[in-house]
Amino acid sequence: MSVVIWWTRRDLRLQDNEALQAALETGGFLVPLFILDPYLLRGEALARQAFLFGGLRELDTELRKRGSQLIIRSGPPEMVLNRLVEETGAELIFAVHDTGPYANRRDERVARILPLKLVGGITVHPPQAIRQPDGKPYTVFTPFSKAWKALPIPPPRVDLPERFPPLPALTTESLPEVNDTNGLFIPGELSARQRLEDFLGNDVWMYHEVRDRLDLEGTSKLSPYLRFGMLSPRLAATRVLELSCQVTNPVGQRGCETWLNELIWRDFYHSVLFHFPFVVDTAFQPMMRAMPWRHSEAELAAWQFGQTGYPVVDACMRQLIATGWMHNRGRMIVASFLSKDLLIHWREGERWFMRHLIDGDLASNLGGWQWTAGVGTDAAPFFRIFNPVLQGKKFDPEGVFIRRWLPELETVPSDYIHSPWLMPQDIQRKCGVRIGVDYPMPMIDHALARERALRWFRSRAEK
DNA sequence: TGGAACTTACC
DNA sequence: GTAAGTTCC
Repeated sequence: MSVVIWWTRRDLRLQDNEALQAALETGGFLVPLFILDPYLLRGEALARQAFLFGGLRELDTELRKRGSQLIIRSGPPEMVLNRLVEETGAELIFAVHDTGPYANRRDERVARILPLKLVGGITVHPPQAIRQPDGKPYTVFTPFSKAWKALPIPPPRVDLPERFPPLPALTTESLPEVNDTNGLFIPGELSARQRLEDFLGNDVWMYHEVRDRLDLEGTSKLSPYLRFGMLSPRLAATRVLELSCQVTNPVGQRGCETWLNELIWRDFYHSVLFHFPFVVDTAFQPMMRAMPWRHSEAELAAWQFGQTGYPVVDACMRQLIATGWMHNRGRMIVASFLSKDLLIHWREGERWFMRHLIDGDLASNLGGWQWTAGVGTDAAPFFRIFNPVLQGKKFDPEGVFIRRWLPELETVPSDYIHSPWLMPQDIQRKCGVRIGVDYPMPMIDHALARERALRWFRSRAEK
């Protein structure tokens, strides 16, 4: 009987998994493999690593229930695979096609020496499948999404054999111990599908209305699962499309459409990364590559640790450090503050996000940061500058979210919660919060910062 | 997926 | 005086 390897990377699930399906269809011995790649684990993204390792444990459990097991090996992938092929005599290696430049170089190296078969993709539609009529990839979201919607989505494969083919006797390594910092996300395919069903059963109905609210639980919180493929994006898209066909009320309909759009944004940024891998190193817009971004360790640190003096910015940044997650609206607000108010290079923010986010995904993170900084695809005009006070008032009207993450502002009246520096002395005394002592003064005047950013970007755009 | 400044409609 | 719409950055 032949042996095949299912090399799982960003597809940590059994259901609707094209690589696993293809491997199973060969009918041979199946070796489910995950490689601890020292290059990918070199960073400090401990929350994300903890989530990954949790997901691997769950995948192993699920495989064992079916008479198989996840084999863990560490080392450079081509060496690990080469050795495993020698050990097992495997004839084929199946893996899901990735979009990042490192992943693609790695897979090319492997394919040169071993029979690697890449199938499917980590998006709903693979980036190769969506192109303009002239064959060029899209660089603007709206036409991309039109082309995306015109493509039929192959039905998800949720049929799984109860027993998997037997596994040859192999050694496996144990996973490194990483402190799991929080229980916000329970790793694994089962939690992912549970969360999807919960979301589609409740919150998606109000998604369009509530998703921007920082103080409410209106978002799907599925991003960490999509990041590691614990949830099949194709399954998610199919389910929400089915649902939107059944929904009759316009609000629910709108919610489904808006959430589907978020899945399309994810596909879009993966497509951008796949077709323009240089966005890892530099701005998509050539004109924006030589910007004289400001350098300030102190200002960067104030932003990183939530000490800017703008409550909505600080609350978001502290939520990120404490939980490894940040609301999407918050990501835009803090990204605008770093790149527009402080004029600090978007890359600093992009790195900080990658270091802390459980859902940290290269494609989406680069896309989001370059969009906010106004240097990416999708002509994001440089004058789009978020006002942290207005954004706070609009999306956290009573300051509930702010008080949750900034306990030092707990007693500040709602009238001043978004701009506490305006609190008169007698009110500061009354609520026991001294601005400039218990909570910082704003590190910069937003109105002045806005004017500075407009001048700065305008002069660049004219050149 | 912004918002400031300005105009207009209406009370 | 203010909500709603428009223009410009």
